[in-house]
Amino acid sequence: MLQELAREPDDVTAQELWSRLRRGASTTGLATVYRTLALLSDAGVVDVLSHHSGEQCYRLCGEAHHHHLVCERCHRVVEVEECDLGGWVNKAAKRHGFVATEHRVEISGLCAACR
Amino acid sequence: MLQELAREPDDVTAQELWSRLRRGASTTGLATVYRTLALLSDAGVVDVLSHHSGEQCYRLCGEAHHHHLVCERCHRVVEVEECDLGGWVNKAAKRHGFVATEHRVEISGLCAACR
DNA sequence: TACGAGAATGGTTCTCACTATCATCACGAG
DNA sequence: CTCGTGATGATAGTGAGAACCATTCTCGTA
Repeated sequence: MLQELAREPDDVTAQELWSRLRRGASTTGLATVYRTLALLSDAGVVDVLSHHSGEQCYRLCGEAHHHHLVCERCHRVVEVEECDLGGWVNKAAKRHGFVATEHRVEISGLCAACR
Repeated sequence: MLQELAREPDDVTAQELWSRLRRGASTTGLATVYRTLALLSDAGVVDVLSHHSGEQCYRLCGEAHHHHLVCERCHRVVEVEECDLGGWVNKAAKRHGFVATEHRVEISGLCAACR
């Protein structure tokens, strides 16, 4: 399953991943795909993106803190490792009486190929 | 419908909004709620948050560019008007050959009451 | 090797958010 | 008044994801 995930550079839906596995030699059930994805997501090995409303996309990602850059046209996804937003986030949170514990940034735009 | 939306300081699901309307004197259909929410969302009057996986939340928001601060415990939502991330976003995008057209930031944490 | 408890798996069914469809209704022009 | 057009609400349909359960795998013990 991790092999199949690694074969996809961008993000996949659970259903898509499942049918790819079935097209291969695997007999994995859909339930197991969902269970495993949930496990991997808890473990921080895969990221869950919900940009397609109604369906979630999964992506094998580095475990370090990072954000995502998504191409509007071809849906290519790139990790942005450099995040020095901590200061800004904390300040913005503090200004409204919050204590920030997490932040997610999603940048959409056009990739080099689609530009 | 806008009245009912304005009555909710945080975010509501379409289903929740519909049942509130029906509990009142309205005879609005569920389809119309979805239709209207889609319209308002296109017009930029309401924001769509997808932090509850499987269901989308809607919120009456200012039309200016802003981000959201969500309380992990009580789900209170606050708008963050101040966003000077444009520079960082463009730089990060450029570094990966992208042209950024939009960015969304969601900060989760604990609000003053839940802290 | 044989056995058995408990965990993992896969098939199936179920739920429910959301969409499509369609008959009906309101309204405005002629 | 009448026809047409666009909006509305009820209902059925769709599809992602979760719940359930029987079966299979794993592994320690005898």
